[in-house]
Amino acid sequence: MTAPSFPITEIVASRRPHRKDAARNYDALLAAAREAFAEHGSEASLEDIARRAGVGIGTLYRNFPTRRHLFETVYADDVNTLVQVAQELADQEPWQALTAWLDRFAGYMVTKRAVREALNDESEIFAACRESMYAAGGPLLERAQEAGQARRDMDFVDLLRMVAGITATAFDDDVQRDRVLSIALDGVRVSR
Amino acid sequence: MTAPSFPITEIVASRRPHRKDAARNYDALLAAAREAFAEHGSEASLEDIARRAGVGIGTLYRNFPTRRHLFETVYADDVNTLVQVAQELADQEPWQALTAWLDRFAGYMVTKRAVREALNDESEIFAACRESMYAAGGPLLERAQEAGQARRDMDFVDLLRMVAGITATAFDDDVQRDRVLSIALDGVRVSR
DNA sequence: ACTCTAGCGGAGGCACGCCTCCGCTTCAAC
DNA sequence: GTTGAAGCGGAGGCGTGCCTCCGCTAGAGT
Repeated sequence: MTAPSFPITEIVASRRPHRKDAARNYDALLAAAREAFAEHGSEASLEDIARRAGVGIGTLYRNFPTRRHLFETVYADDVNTLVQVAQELADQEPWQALTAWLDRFAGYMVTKRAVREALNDESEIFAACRESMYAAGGPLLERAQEAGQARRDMDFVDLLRMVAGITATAFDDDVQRDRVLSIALDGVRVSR
Repeated sequence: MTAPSFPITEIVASRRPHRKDAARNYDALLAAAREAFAEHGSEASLEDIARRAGVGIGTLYRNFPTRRHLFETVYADDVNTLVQVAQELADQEPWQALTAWLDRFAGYMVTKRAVREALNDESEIFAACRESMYAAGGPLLERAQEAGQARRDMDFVDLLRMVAGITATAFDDDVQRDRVLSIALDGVRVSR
């Protein structure tokens, strides 16, 4: 595990083209891709994404030479948001900060379907994203552990997998999903 | 919610053809389908399934007119096993019986990828399978609740969704998966 | 305003999956 | 052993997705 060789923060910005029309298309593609990946997982049809973006398939391929480039970019963008959120929670009460972040994690990821795939992908960028996310969220768990609020026999990766798994499942409604999630988190909490 | 109009137990048997070669092909198709669904989810290629079974694509379609027929049959077969397991656990200590069954549930389902899809599918057969499973497993939770070992503010469906979600996620190894699962189940347990 | 080049779109070739159809094969009943 | 029908398999037509290539368009710099 080495530190990422480039800041996640800049992936989206650095690839965005300069010309006005090109930049507009780039944004439309990212938005369309986020939507399509959310619906169909990372195997969503690229032609469909181009269609949704109102752009020719050629334009998609010029901006993102492979499916992976596109997926990585969307994903990195979301991870970046999560990292910021973690920083903003630094001054809250430990257990509440942790659960608040996990809530964002549950909702914010590219797509429920794709989270699981990305969490285990080996590519450099995905690895870098995981590093950033662990670096940002890990301390939230450690803080809760030091405060005696979270059990010590699990690590942050365990926790993310648990939350990702539960949120990836279909529920009757949000109420049921939240109930199940909070029950599972009760298992993480040190019994009072 | 009405009772299923036919016994789950007989779906596989009733569809199995009589002629010797035909029955052999039928079995090979089921085995190949179970394997393929496990790898690729319920969208696995039917031509690939026929290939794995060493059978022409026409034979697949004769036995299973639609993808759904095939998927339902494999699924019903597994549910059937789970129902039997639940009955065998009836004489064990409540909490242990429940977790033992959930363990089987986690491992036995057609495929981790497909469980989630099937758990929310609306077709008659899937609904019947769910009914059977709830009827078989539900009492295990109720027994644990009455013994004061499981919390009362959740139902069996919540529990299955939780376990299905967690087991559907990729983990580094079985040890990690079991650890996470048991942490989540600690949330279900009434604190001693 | 002019230019020139970055950027555009989509036609088209390839691969693959779906499903039907029908001439051939093999079982099993007699 | 004969025979009829149940069962077989895969060719082929259709649709869809992948990706490349190239003639056209429109933004940016002068």
